[in-house]
Amino acid sequence: MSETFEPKSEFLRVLIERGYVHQSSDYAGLDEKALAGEVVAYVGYDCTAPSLHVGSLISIMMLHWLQKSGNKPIPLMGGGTTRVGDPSGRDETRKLLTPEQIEANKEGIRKVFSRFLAFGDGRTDALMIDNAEWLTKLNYIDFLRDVGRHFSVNRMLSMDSVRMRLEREQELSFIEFNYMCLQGYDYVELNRRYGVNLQMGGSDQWGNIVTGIDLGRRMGTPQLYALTCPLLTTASGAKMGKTASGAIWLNEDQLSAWDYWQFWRNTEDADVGRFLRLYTTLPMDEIRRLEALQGAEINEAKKVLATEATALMHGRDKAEAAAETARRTFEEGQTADSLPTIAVPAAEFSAGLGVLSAFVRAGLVASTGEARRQVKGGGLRVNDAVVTDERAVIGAADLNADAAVKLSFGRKKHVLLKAS
RNA sequence: GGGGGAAUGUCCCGAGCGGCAAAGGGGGCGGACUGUAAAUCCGCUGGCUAAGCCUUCGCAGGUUCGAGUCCUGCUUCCCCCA
Repeated sequence: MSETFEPKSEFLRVLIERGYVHQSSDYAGLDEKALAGEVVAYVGYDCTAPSLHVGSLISIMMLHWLQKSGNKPIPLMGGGTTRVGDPSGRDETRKLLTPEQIEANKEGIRKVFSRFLAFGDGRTDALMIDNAEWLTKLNYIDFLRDVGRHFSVNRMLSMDSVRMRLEREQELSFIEFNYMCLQGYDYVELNRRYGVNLQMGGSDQWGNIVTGIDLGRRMGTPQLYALTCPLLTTASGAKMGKTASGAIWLNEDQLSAWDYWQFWRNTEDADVGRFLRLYTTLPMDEIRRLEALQGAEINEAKKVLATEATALMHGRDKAEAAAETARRTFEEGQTADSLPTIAVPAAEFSAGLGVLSAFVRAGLVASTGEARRQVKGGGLRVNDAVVTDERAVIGAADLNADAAVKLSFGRKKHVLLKAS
């Protein structure tokens, strides 16, 4: 669909070329607006966690490119909608968050955007809006009279998300049925208040976005547009950003720059090109060169990906530092003093610290039981020597010149215990 | 309103004659092989002061030497009839 379309605007050209585009309601119309620098676009974010994770990153990048090409981006905080709770995940009798929790989450989330967008009062400066601004004031009767009458249930029933549920005879709660009305209303309200004329989001949001456009037409807004991005999975089919050790959070207090760098460094071969396009701002010819690398050489491309992606999120300094720590740790096998470090009183070393509890202390394993099992599987190392005896003791003799011991869990996770 | 079913190891799915730390998957983690990749193979996947002890099968009681399993009440969810 988008392949046949030749965009004139920088905005659409970049987005299509880099793989952000899944579907649009009107490529040509949107292209005109973007060419004139008249696009004001928003993406909505729920405030269900204290930080966004990499799953949201693709849409943040879309806002970034939008602004770069001379248009205005608006990240919308779902302060109002989160109070209702998006039931999309279903079955998970989602407990409702308190307004205080939502407020705290919102603070955490908004920090991220300043790294990708320039805020201010200028024409293309980004605005941070919260839909609580209008949603919490809604009155049910008024809402039904002013907005509800424009929704066609016939049409809503024909939407994919709804129809699938009905055909499979799965539960579809009234509140869920209404969620798209609220989101549609957001779009109209954003248009009236801030001149928003484009909503972007994941392809699963298509129905909700189009509902908003439709509502706008009935309520007399100018023409609104939709643009969705593909829902990302890794080449082996895993959901983007969810790992066992938890989600890949964007905020540094949830996930360190080092771990963030490692996440990108461990990208599967097949994903490297795609990720370079989506998650870095490197020029396209550089990306084409990097993704053409074969075999082990593709590791070079992965390092670039990791450093560039981390630099966008946490700053170039921290990205370079992580790259350097990784180089020393993995390529030279030395102990880089910039590895995560935990302080332990010197007295404990002289008294002798049990290996099992040392690994628990370092946060590498969850319990001594797990440490015990890992010893059996040969997964623990102290100063690069495999631990074979679970009763071994770490003493002052194991400290290096810097008064630290290196504990390793598997090939990739290392922590320094430093005497203090 | 009436009738019938379901809830299991805090990641998910899911078996479980009254002796159970509880089958089997998936996912995850570790090992081997590699390139900090993928694929493949192997191991692990309640806690602890560890030949023992403690805590787990929706919640609260009860029967029993002994309860995930039987009984009673409650909660939540699903299905059918009205």
